[in-house]
Amino acid sequence: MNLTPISERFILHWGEMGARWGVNRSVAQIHALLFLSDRPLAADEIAETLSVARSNVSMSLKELLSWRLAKITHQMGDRRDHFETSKDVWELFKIIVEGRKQREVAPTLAVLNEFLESTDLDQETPGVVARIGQTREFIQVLTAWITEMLRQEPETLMKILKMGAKVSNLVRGTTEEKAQQ
Amino acid sequence: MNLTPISERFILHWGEMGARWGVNRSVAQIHALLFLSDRPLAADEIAETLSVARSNVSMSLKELLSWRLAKITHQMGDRRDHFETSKDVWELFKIIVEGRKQREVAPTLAVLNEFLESTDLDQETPGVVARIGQTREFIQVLTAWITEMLRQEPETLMKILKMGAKVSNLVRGTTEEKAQQ
DNA sequence: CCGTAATTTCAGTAAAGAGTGAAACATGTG
DNA sequence: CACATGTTTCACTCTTTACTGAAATTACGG
Repeated sequence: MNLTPISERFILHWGEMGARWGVNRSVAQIHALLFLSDRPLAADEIAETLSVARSNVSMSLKELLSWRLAKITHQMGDRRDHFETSKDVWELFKIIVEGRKQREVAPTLAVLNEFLESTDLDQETPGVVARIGQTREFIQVLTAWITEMLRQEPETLMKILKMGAKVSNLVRGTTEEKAQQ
Repeated sequence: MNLTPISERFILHWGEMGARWGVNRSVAQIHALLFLSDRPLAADEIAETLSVARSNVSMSLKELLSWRLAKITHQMGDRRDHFETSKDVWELFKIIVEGRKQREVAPTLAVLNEFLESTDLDQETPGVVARIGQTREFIQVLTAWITEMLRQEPETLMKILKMGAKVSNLVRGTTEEKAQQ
């Protein structure tokens, strides 16, 4: 299966962006391909379209499945698995953020908690202890907020984002009296 | 200069996290060290403390300076540059998000705009065009929201995050009448 | 339950990225 | 302005990560 020019560039760019955010390039490209595709694709088709090894596709799809970014479907009269992804960018975003929260933020929080309870803490200066505490506080607040946001439907989430300006004016108004330049 | 146990583990963990988010490990470690340090550090001290090459420290500091995550200060009677970073996690977070917005999100938006204006677009199926458009819309809304959030003081930002739950209830209330389980 | 098609695993290879250290370059001091 | 101190550059090496392809495994149909 051949890619049209824009599709190809979209997929390449997506792979590049993935790489910058710590996602394997092949994984990101395959996901982009599934996102653009009008129908579910078999692993073979993916390998051929992106010119990567069949085994690479297999591993990458496994990764996407583990993130719940891809799911398996079947076609009448075809024994092969076919793969598809959500066509809703907002939903995809939610899944990715949720995944990184669980896999990266949560462990960091655990480590910080451990530090702050450690007996070794008395070897640190008060400033260091304060900054580690401040870091934990930051991650806790951010995590709680993300958790709340992720519970929303994509549509609601979009409204919240669009309301951003109003909300921050409101908050500023209630906490500072002077007009900000 | 020797690291105390917790400081060392904090720095190692931070380097690890940086690596997962597309930041060079040395850069992240140096930043963590500056964050924890009670005083500005000279490049030599950093190299010795983290056991990395002096040249590596030089390059990494340059990177941190370009991100505005470090700045140069001077000590009376010492010709060497000393480096420090903000001790405010919220401010650091803002700087990082702003940087990635400019360096990664903005170019992506430019590419998507280019795609949607390209004459090659007629070779794509309607579904593909729709999804590229939806992607652009998503990035635009998210970017606008981030821009708005970044204009806030850390303190205000924190209040907004803590209000997260209320805000989403409010929005949900105004858009859907039925109570959500 | 045998044979075939599809998939996955994994050891090895290739590519990318990070880190080093010698040498060049600055900067400032006596 | 020469020397010393401090900094940066860059070609090379080392490490890590990604990718491949052959072989093993699994799943299915007759």
